[in-house]
Amino acid sequence: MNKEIRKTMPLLPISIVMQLTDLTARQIRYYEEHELIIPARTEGNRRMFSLNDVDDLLEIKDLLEQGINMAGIKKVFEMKNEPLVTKQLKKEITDEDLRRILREEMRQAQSMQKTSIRHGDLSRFFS
DNA sequence: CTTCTGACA
DNA sequence: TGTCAGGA
Repeated sequence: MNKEIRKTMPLLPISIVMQLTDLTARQIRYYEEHELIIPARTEGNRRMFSLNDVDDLLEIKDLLEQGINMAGIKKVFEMKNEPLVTKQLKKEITDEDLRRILREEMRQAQSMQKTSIRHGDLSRFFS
């Protein structure tokens, strides 16, 4: 599909993506380190983002505003791919099931954030 | 001038 | 996360 190649075609420099997503360059680069996005590079090592990268970032931004951390976001992104493949192979999973699974993952992501915070507090006593 | 990586007074 | 350095 030419449709896909367009969405994945690297065109945008980080400055544009910053305006489109309201994220700082620091954040965008940070998410790339965590492989939440994988922008292409120019000969000069400049990042070139595709339209898909942009809405992945918008989704990350959404999740972040909901208080979910990297670990949680990674899980949500995994869910975004695996179930799709699984669904094509086993045509038994219904949309409702997917929604249920997604909700469950969201719940776990939320709790993970809390434990992370607790861990951070406890680590102070060991420093 | 814009972006990149690494580092942290 | 912000921000600065030093280089491309």
